[in-house]
Amino acid sequence: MLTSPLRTPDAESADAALEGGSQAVKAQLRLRELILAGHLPAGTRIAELTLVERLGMSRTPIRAALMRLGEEGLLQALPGGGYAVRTFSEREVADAIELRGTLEGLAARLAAERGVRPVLMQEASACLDQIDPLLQPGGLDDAHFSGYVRLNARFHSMLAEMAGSAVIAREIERVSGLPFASPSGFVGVQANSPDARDTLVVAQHQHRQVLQAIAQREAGRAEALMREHSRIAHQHLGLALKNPQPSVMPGVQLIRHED
Amino acid sequence: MLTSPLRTPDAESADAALEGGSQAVKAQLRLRELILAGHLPAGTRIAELTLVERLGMSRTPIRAALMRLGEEGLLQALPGGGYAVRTFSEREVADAIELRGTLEGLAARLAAERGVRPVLMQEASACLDQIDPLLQPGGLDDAHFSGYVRLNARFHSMLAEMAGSAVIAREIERVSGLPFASPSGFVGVQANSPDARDTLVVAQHQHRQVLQAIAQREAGRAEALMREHSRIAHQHLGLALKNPQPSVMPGVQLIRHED
DNA sequence: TCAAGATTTTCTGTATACAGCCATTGGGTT
DNA sequence: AACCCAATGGCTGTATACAGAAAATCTTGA
Repeated sequence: MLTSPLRTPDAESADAALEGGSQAVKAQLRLRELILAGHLPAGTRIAELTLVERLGMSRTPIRAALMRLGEEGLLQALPGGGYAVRTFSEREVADAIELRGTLEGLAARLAAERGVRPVLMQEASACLDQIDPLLQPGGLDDAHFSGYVRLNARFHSMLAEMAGSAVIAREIERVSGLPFASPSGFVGVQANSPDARDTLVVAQHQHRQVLQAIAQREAGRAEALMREHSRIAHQHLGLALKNPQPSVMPGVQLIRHED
Repeated sequence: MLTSPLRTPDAESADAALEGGSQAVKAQLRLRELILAGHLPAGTRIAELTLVERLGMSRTPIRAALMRLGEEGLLQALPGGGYAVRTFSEREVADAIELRGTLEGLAARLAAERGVRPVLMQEASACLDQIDPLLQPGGLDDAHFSGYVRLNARFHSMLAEMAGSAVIAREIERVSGLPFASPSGFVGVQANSPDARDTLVVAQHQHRQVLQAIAQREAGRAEALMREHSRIAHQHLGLALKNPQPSVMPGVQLIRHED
């Protein structure tokens, strides 16, 4: 690899944290960070050469990353060529959540109809068991929260797997890529709310019910439960819009309020 | 643009047919054709240089096309780098159809809940009216069939639009990109079947009922109807697997029978 | 004859040069 | 002063050179 002499010092250090992947993968990860952190202007074209400076690599991997993020939906392909950071109307965000709920509902239904390997069910159940202690009354600090976010993401990921369909798992993964559509995306917005724990308790109850419905092969119920479960994200969305905190919710600034 | 001296004659002429887009777009379209026609070996890595020869352009637009088709799901990214034509198990194909049905059901439900601009409803209705004469008893030749395919695709596309959500329309478009998941993908497989007309009559009835449900704001019914509608594709899938005709169904050879 | 290692070849990932296009700006005209 | 045209700058799309890695082939030993 030819190391460009144009690399900025901070680009060097940031690379170190992301060691391992190819340049293109690094570019994709760092670009996503930049977008979600709001470090790139929304709406206007982002020049590839500015990214060359910022990321310290040539245009080739950067263009690849731009294309990928364009496909992913975080970037918008401009008519004249190039890409711009995409913004979302409140309605679009709500639609993305609805979309995820529907897809997860489909996954739950198929899992129930087809049956799930016992190991997978046990793993999922164990995952939920790990969440329980985090919800003990009184102990809801930051560490518990990030733990919840991690386990929650894991559970949802396993649920996608339970349908036994690469096509569907892939699609759920895709939709969850949009930060606000992610199952854990909005969890942080009510971290300091007095009702924070209660919401998570309800969510955890729904998790358990879904697992039960799948185990008992109650397909319709499993689907309905996952759809209902996604409505918690809708509630969170409402809270996030009233009181936007980019620190706790990456990507909020991508939501348009006008409309 | 620099015209490479390596261009093969047939690449020249084929380009002429696809005049208009950029090289990358041309590459994407022609590559998709090659894949669906089965002109590329499935499973093994496709070397970029062979595509350079075949398509008569440099590696850059070809790599872009490969990435796009990889995101789309027609190609599979290999661990060691590069891409291979992806094959699908029968189950995956069924899942893709189920997925489309679910998404179209979501679109129909949202359309019913939110209401649709009258112009759009009228357009959709007019589209269905255009299908009717094609289904007259006796007159089901090839021209009628391709007309049906076109109008059917148009109707489904308008339905995606009716939800009023770019996010959802985009996703439906995406899933329909897989040839067997497309609303019109399997229509041809029973063209010569004696029941051909009857199936289309049923489909047309469902089209009308969905539109009516949306107009009357019956969201649940609209959703259920679209899901049911997608089951016709499942029937077609069964037929196609019993009697594979690549000529009438592009991409059948991508379906694995083993499993 | 088969297997394991070394060598060569081929391929992908990356960097960079080039050309056309779009936008913006400056000057000229009405 | 306002508007239109032209020139210029920057930017994207494309082609190509290069290096590292993986695969294929050849060679050598048991």
